[in-house]
Amino acid sequence: MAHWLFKTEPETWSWDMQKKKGAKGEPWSGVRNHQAKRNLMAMKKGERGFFYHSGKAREIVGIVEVIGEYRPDPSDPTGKFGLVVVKAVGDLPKPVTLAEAKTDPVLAKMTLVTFSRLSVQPVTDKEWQHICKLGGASSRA
DNA sequence: GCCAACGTTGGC
DNA sequence: GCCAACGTTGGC
Repeated sequence: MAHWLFKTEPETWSWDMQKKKGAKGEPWSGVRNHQAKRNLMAMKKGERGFFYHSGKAREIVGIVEVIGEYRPDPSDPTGKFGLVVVKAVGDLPKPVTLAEAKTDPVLAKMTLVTFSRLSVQPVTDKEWQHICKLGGASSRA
């Protein structure tokens, strides 16, 4: 099962806001980058991803699950881009920071470090397990 | 607040 | 189809 990472400015869409949506989840809209779009299209229902705060916080704060697969994004006037629906499934009791990832040999090569501008990224199994462990979360699914 | 990296746009 | 100019993102 593939894993992912969703990047967001907490001022725009924060982990708290995502959690308040509960089991209903929220469409991950506004992606306007083709590589990010490809990642969205590859997502399957039930797959999980990290929730990352960019900007001031710069840390992975939680885990989300894909509950709705790729569909057109109504907020895109060109109709080229789409979205998936994600719901919060749990906190990372101990958030993993970008600074930490940079100095960690297992995480130093992850997309978050090497290509920070990509807003929706793949995460390898190895990285997934490692971050879950560092963050004090279960790595299930 | 600055700057590097990247994507997009538009003139030719 | 190329490339310079510009806008945006995001780390520092």
